[in-house]
Amino acid sequence: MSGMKTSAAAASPASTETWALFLTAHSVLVGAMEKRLKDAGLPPLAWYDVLWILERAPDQRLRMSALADQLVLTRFNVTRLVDRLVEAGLVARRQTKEDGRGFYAVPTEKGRALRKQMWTVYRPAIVELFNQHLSSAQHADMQSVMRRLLERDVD
Amino acid sequence: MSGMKTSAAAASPASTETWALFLTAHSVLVGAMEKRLKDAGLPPLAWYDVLWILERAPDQRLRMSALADQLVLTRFNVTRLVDRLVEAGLVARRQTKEDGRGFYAVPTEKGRALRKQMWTVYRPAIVELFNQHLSSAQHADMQSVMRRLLERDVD
DNA sequence: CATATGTGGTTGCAAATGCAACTACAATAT
DNA sequence: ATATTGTAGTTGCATTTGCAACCACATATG
Repeated sequence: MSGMKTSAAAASPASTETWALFLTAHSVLVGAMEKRLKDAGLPPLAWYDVLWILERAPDQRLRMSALADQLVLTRFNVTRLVDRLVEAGLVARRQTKEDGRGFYAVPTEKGRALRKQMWTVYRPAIVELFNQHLSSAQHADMQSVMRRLLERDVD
Repeated sequence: MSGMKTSAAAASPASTETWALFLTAHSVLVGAMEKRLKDAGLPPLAWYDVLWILERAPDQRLRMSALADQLVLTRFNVTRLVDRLVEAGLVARRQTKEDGRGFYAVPTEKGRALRKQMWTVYRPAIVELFNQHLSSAQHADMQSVMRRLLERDVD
């Protein structure tokens, strides 16, 4: 990173090294986790996210756009992602009564089972590749930093 | 996250909340940065990365696979990414003398100029959306954490 | 109500990604 | 030299993503 003369008034630490490391760590770690899932013959992380978000949701269901928001994905990409999960029998689409346009996505029994199975691979990967390398204090601090970043988020 | 009984021996902090926040922060922040570039009529982050990595490289050039490693991308994806930059006149491909199979990617003058221009959008975005929200100590700590994560990386 | 305007969600098409097969050259062995 | 195996990089094809246009229903306006 950097590459412009580090002129005048520096922002906090002016270097963009932290950001660069953040990006690299993300790619490497997500890549490694995806690989483990695939090697175990399991679907990608995105499927896990959908299933888990739905399971946690009130009444185990969520409108397409609410799901999109939580996934941090565009609506149309969620349409397709859900299409695939539906086709695989992991999620069902149910029309809402309140709004004739809306749909709920709901995990099926098979979907819940698959999520659990994915978790047996995903969780150890998180622990081994990520959690393990942070002290308790670092976990806490990192969480508070991330939350702060997300407050002022979007734009 | 979570979703399995938090059985026996917990790893550092056993929760996967930090990881979840890390993923979300990444999506949100990268999304916001990409948006700023696009709104400014500039190419995506990936192009910046290629150009900057090449500029920094010894002799301002890098073999395709070395570039792939630094970008944390697969070789064939780098082939195509570079194709696009070449087509846009930002990078040139030069056959190596040492090895008849190899190619160097080299930024053109236009490529260096574009990178600089992108930086005028990208840098303020990093500062505003990321740097600003971390204290110096947090920057330092975060860097050391990320570096540790990257040591034991791949698998 | 009839019409305009907004919103939830999907779809067609173009661009980007992932993977396996492949080409061209290198290195090693016979 | 000749065949064998390895490595750098690209390409064809299938899947996924991004975006604009679009359909269906809902809400507001006159």
